[in-house]
Amino acid sequence: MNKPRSPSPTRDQLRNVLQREFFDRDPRPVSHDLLGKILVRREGRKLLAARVVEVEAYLGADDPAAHAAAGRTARNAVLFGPPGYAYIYFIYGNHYCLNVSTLPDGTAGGVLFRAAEPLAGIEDMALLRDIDVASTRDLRLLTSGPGRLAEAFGITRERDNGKDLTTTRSDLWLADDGYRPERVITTKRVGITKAAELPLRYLIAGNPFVSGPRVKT
DNA sequence: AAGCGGATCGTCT
DNA sequence: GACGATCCGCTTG
Repeated sequence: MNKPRSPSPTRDQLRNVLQREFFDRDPRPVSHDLLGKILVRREGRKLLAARVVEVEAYLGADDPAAHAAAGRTARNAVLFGPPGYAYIYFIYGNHYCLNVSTLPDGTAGGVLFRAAEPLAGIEDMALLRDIDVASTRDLRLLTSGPGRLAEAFGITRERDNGKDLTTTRSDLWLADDGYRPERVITTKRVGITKAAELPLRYLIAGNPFVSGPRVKT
């Protein structure tokens, strides 16, 4: 089940990167507008691509759940830097998670990528995830969930933290192929204990690649 | 279908 | 020394 359902982007569209100004805003509108955009990874000559269907906004000092809440440290420095850069953290001894910095240099904020719909390079994602995609036939196992998404794109802190996501000169960026989701929903964020009630999780209504329990539509 | 616990380690107290 | 922006497998219903 779950073959790609949204439009297939052209190679040119995969290179139509989101500019830095896109990220130079509050993480909440950035989160909303990131839904439907495409995460692209260059692996040698190939491109991996997946449409973003679920994200979470993390604010600054006034958001107890944010890594930036306790101030700047060596780990979270990217969140305090200029917008449009990759912040990668390692969690639970097992998983990497991808964020993009928002707001201008000196002001912390970011967006966590939680799930995406595979569009291109699916076989390579399955290899990176160590999954036999032919036998499972469920593409959600590739990129539904922040740890899975990072693994499917070969994302690690060592390789990608601090990388500029607004240029194809990087091997990781965000592209706009003109697709716009029909309906966006906000819910509580997942997997946190502090400020757990804030509606800062954004998802595309009805999209099967959204992680976690099904949301009413 | 939903709930539980183990794995595993970087980061900060 | 404790904990976490998670995933997976196992158990129960």
